[in-house]
Amino acid sequence: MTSQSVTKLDRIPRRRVDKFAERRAELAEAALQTLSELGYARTSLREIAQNSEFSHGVLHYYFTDKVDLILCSVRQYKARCVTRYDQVTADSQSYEELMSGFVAALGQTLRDEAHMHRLWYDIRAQTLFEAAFRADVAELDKSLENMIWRIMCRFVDLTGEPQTMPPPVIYAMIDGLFQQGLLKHLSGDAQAIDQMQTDVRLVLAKITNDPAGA
Amino acid sequence: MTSQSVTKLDRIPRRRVDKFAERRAELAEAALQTLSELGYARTSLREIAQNSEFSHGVLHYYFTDKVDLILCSVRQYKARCVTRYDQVTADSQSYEELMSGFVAALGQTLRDEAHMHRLWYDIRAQTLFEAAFRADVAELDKSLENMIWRIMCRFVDLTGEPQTMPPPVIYAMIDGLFQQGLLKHLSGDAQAIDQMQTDVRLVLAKITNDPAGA
DNA sequence: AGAAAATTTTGACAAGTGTCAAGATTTATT
DNA sequence: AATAAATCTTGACACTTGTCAAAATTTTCT
Repeated sequence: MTSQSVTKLDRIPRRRVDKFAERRAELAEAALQTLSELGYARTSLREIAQNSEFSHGVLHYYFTDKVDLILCSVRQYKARCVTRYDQVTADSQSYEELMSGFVAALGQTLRDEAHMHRLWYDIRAQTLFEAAFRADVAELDKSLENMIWRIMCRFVDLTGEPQTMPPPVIYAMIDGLFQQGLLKHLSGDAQAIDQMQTDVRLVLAKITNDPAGA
Repeated sequence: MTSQSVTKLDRIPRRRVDKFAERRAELAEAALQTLSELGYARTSLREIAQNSEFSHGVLHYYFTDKVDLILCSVRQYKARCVTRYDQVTADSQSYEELMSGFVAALGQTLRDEAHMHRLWYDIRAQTLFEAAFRADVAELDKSLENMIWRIMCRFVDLTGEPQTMPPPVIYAMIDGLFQQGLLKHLSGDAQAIDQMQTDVRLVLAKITNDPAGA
């Protein structure tokens, strides 16, 4: 936002911008918290403000409107999400290690971040109606697809077997399995996580031409 | 509501019940129309009433509350959905015929019923927050799973190859692909339908050990 | 320290929400 | 045709919503 020239007066406005951006992030965080708890349909600006340390009016000082705030939240959510499995990808030195690591991480996500992920599916469903969210949601979806693809590429590295399916297909399948798992998990199904892990393992084995499987 | 005894006066109350149920169905239809147009978050009872030929007050004569109305709508939607591909299953006499028929039907659904299906995904996302919808949504999801499973069984009939994956996994994958296709389609991607059809074909070929593929 | 700017709170607004009850209207029954 | 029952409309209620502007407060700069 601020220009890179003007050395003399630059430091002051930059502090301003930083602080402004920081508060925006802080409020976006409160919005994420609220949205993940109540869902899009029941989340109001006043409720978001109550999950922050400010009053409701401040939201219009930092955001032009509700859509602006939610988009900011989604982008913030994204930043945390899209590198979630990269450590596993980097660390694994064998097919089984990668498979176990990924499936374990998926299960941990389902267990620990169920509320955040239900928000993601909610927002994505809103996108089917509200065009304002489309660009950001599409970008996030693409980033998640890339994240899954990086894992598949690592499988290729480790097995020597070529890819059998394009990135969007693999992502859609994994995502579908995760979504079903999330629904069952939140509905109180104690086996939902285990089941999801077994399912993903089965599908990936099929896709990667698992040396051990069949 | 009405007792099953009392043969003499039974016919009259039964007419009542029928008429009552008919109007419920009529209003549920208006609700479906509204929900598929606006989404859950922006659908109000007054808006639903305006999509019917009645005033808003009548909704509380036929439904105890908003949740009751929406559940009734979802059940009505289900009845139409769960047999959608059975004709293809019954008619097809070869692997390729079944594959083409199913994929064509999927594409037609995406083209013609995009609005109804976005409502389905919206409601399912609400279920992640609102426990009241869970039982009905789970039942509908199960019915859709069964519908896909019937197709897979027909593949087994035609190829002699055994099933390679359990019903929930196959359903989750197809559903994931359909969902991505719907999002792209509604975002204006003209190739979304073709792409989705290609993708489903690829996955099914892999799953069914397609004699022609590989 | 005092002036200026940035930030936050408060309170209000118009519009919309689900719900309900009283009354008007239609339909059925005797 | 008159009475009773069912159905529908109207209008209201208490409450919530996003938005905004004026005032109070805090921070920053000279």
